[in-house]
Amino acid sequence: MARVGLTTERLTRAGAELADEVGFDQVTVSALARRFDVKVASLYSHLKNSQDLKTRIALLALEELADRAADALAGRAGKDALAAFANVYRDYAREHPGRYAAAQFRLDPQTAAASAGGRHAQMTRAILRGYDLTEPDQTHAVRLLGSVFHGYVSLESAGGFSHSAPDSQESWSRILDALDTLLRNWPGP
Amino acid sequence: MARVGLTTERLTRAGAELADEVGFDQVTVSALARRFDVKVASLYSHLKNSQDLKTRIALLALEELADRAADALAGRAGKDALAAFANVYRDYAREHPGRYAAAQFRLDPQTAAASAGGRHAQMTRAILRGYDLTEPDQTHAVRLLGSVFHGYVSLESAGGFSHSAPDSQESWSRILDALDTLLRNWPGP
DNA sequence: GTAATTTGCCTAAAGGCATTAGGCAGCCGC
DNA sequence: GCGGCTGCCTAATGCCTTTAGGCAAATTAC
Repeated sequence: MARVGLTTERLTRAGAELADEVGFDQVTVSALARRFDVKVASLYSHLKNSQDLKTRIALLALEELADRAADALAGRAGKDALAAFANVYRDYAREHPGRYAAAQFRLDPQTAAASAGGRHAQMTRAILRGYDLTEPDQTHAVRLLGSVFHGYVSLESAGGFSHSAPDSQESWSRILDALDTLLRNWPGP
Repeated sequence: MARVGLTTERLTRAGAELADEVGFDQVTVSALARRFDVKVASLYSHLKNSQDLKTRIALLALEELADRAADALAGRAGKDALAAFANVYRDYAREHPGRYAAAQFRLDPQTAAASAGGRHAQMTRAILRGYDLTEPDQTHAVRLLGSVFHGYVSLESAGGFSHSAPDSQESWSRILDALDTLLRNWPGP
């Protein structure tokens, strides 16, 4: 019985690819075993269970996303940073729909705390350094930005903005303009 | 063999309740059969298959949501309308998390076109009548509002804003203020 | 009021995914 | 080259989906 060289690492990466190909919720231990041409039970030496697999894919996606965002943010500030950051999310979701869906996977608090989720929040806050916001407005703005980015990307990927004018790209640009304006003129209480 | 009186209607409604109790993706033909104390196969006279069930729950949720929104909008304009509309989404998602998740279920284009989805878009546009926007800015704004509402509600229900100050309710109010400000000062190209 | 028909729920069966237990063979250190 | 660890296997169970075919209850027809 030839040994294929399964590892948790390789399984996670393959799982992420699988997610991009067939959708995150179609990612299954069985499908993954098929992809390695190996019996299903063999995976259970490397994965606790199906949820473990999904969690690992989610963590991978969060890391990748955070890395890309950190890259994009380097050397930028203000609207430039805002747009770069936003585009990272949108582009990632378009390139890797399955991974993006994975990044939304509900993690238990323990795992979430140890994930790259914190980096995302930190980076969003960093963007706001280019604007003149103090607490608690900064937190409100962080939540707004998170909502817009996630909301837009998820509606877009659900096909919400296709087949209707104007172009989604156009709306995206104008929405980033609008957010920039809003952050520069954040209304007081 | 006593007849229980299954109908597609009743199954759909029970499915929606089940979704709220255990989560939309835990809604299963088997669980529904259990709830009616009936054998699984019996449901297949009333439902084409599992996806059919989920689609029906999704359509139900979209209708309910549109009805509530229409109610909330009646007699309101401007920021008042904006806030009322937004609160409908947020409250619905909190009251009926399973149904709200169902409303996000990906429908095939045919079904989507026949759904209450169009009413939602129309109502969002109606809100913007209280602001001074013309095409294509109106469409950009519709997309922004959809993104914020959906994004915020979905992040909030994923637990994103709990366990951290300030209160989510506070952020929500301030974000609605900010959107109102933005719509009244929408930046030109 | 009963016969005929429709139809609702059933039993049976096959196929898929998740998960666990226990076995054998390949690779490692010696 | 021998013993042990570890990786992948077979086997088995349980739950979910879906289809085919049957019987009895409700409905209609007389």
